[in-house]
Amino acid sequence: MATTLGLPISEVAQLFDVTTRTIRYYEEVGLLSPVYDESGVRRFQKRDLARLKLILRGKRLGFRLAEIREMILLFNEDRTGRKQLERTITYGEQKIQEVDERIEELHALRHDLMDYKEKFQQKYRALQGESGD
Amino acid sequence: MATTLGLPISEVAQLFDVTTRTIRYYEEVGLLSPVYDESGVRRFQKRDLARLKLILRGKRLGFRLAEIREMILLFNEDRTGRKQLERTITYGEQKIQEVDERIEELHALRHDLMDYKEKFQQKYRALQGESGD
DNA sequence: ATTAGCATTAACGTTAACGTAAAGGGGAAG
DNA sequence: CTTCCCCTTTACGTTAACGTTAATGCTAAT
Repeated sequence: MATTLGLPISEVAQLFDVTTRTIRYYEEVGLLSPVYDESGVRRFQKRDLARLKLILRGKRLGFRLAEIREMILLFNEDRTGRKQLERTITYGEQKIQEVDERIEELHALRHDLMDYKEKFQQKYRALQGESGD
Repeated sequence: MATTLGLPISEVAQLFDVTTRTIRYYEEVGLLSPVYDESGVRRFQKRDLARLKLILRGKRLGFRLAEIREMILLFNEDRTGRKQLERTITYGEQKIQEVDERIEELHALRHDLMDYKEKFQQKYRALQGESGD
């Protein structure tokens, strides 16, 4: 059984609905590191795809690439030594907490929007009562 | 009782921990519209401050100014006519749903991070068992 | 052999969201 | 009057995240 070489860039682009330029850029800044076949063509394997998925999720959430890289590299580097490991985990927990705070802020924003909407609906009901009666 | 003129830009900047340039820029792109006193100085009143607060919340959440403007203008324009009002409310509900989706994606990201962390902790425990025993 | 299609790198262009002078007005203090 | 400080507008500079040629290469089909 031949181990699959991985998808070429165009198929990955189609799969995730991004341009090839975007994918190359992510590699350029060290977010992706696909293997190259003997004729110099990028081959994306499962772990590359999983990582890209995470990157795009982060992007949709408005994280900058630098922040996303932090998250990815965090648990991926070959850190050695107990202190390093402990620090990594602590830092990771902090990142997770930041995500939690972000979730709370989103709830606050949701609340604001609901408020605006309610007030707006009152104006609407006023109009309804005025001539719809 | 003299109605307060509103805060000058420097105090607003201090209050929200942003630069005056940022505030002026928000005005430049139509997100803020403070009044000007007789000597041409911007005066920010309560509604301006509330709006700025919402803008900055949106920014922290990674929304672009264009998206934030959409949200703000949504329920603030003087729309008239039932159809317009209905459309505004429908659109607002859609925005709220987008926020909900975003919350879900954040939960997914949180899950991913937790996964990475768990796997990392296993490596850590392996090291502990190796020499800490 | 040439065309077609997808790949590569290199490099310049673009937009958003400000940063950073530069040049000047208004008023309070010395 | 001059200095100081905060305000103003105008305008050029900067960074991130790509978009967009341009020039070239490999491989399969005509």
